[in-house]
Amino acid sequence: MNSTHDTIVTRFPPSPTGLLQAGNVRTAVFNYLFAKKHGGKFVLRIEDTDRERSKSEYEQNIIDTMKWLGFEYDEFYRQSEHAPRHSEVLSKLIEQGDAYVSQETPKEAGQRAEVIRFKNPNTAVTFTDVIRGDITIDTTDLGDFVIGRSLTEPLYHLGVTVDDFDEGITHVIRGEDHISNTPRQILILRALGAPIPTYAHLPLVFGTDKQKLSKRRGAKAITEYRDEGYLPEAMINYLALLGWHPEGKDEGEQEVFTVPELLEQFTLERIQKSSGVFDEAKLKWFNYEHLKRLSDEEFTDRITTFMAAHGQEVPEYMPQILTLLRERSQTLGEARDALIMGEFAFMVVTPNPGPDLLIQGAKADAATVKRHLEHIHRLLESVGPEFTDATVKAAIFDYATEVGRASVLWPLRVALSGREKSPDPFTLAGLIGKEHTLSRIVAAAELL
RNA sequence: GGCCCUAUCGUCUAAUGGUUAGGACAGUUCCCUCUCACGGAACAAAUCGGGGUUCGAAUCCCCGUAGGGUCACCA
Repeated sequence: MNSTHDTIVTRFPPSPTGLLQAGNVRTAVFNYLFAKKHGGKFVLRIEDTDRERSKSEYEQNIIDTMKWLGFEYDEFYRQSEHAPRHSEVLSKLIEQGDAYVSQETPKEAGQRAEVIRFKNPNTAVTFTDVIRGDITIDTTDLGDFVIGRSLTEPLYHLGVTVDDFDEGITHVIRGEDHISNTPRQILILRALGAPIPTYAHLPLVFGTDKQKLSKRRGAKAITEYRDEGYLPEAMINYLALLGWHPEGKDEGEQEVFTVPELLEQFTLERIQKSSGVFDEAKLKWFNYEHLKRLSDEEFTDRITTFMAAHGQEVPEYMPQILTLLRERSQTLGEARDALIMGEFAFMVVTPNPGPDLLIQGAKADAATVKRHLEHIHRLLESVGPEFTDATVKAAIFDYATEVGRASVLWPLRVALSGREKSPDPFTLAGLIGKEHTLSRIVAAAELL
């Protein structure tokens, strides 16, 4: 048994300089899963030491995203609030002789004439990456890198390092783009006498252009998916499987996982080494799968909340068309669109189809269609009080088959729905009832 | 360019030296059907190249090649 006595502590440290996108969030997913799987702590740290680029709206976006995903963090830090501690460490490193104040000739506007550089011992640093194995990088060509603009303005490497140490981070799970930063951070950690955490460098998430996902190249904010009606559980599921996969079984292996199931199966060792492309089509499929698994009550709850967030209300007839709606929507946004764009307007609005539409798919002339409509009107009049899709079908299907289904069912369906595309006429009739069904057939016949 | 990482269907992936290289998404076709959607079935589609090691390599080693990352007083 790998019984580590220390509690596992992971962290997700985004900088509030842009909206969170899939790449960032997948890092959060892995950090969250790993920490929670082992009963450890998940720390959210806002890396806002760059005062120029950090914006509070982006910090809010980070918090909103975590909330939507249901990722509760055990600790929350804002790096800028650790400024005194960072200054203290900077001074200490200078005292120790591990850093020094360097006189510079500014090359760009805004650069300081005096910065703090780390005194690079110029050695090869080797660390073990859980995903990739041992990685050795010679730090000589890194030179004495800058760790502070001044005593009170720490830079990235100093900030992460000190904070990881102070917060007791045991596992640093981050993007592959940080591999080259790792030796520098290990050097600082050593100078501090701090323990070296376990590293796991994730493969990157690419866009369809096979380049690292970035806002600049059109990566969508994760909150946009929320606003389009994706489910957080689908997003987590998809992201978890982008670069990770449970041990393979032969046939029909599972792909749809709930968070508890992911927690059960997740291991850092099975994370992929190579980068993956973010595929919205597959995300959508996961969303549909998770949507299907919701009970009618839950679904109703979600769509109601979703629409309310957009200032909309679900129509009162929704319970009657729920099954129809659910099989026709892959996202809550699509369901919402169907509800407000008129696809189900036949429930309450008398349709007004044009004569052309009435015979468009009937493969018959107007006179024939009119005759059929009049005939099924008579057939339906004799259907008893039990007016359902089944009894309606029983009443007219034989006739329709006899004279050609298209010439009967198409016009009937259009008469009831007013639309080129809609559910089948039996379902429609059952939904709106005998009275409306008959009157709409009469109205349609009169148009021909 | 230096350094580092990586390489299985279009995409996400399975396989831990022995399989007709499996699954999923997307695609195509068919069935169900008056339309749309749902559902069902089928088809197509891959081990980057070259050398080794081995009875046997997608798997291990080497060399290429390709892609990516990184080389800030951003994080």
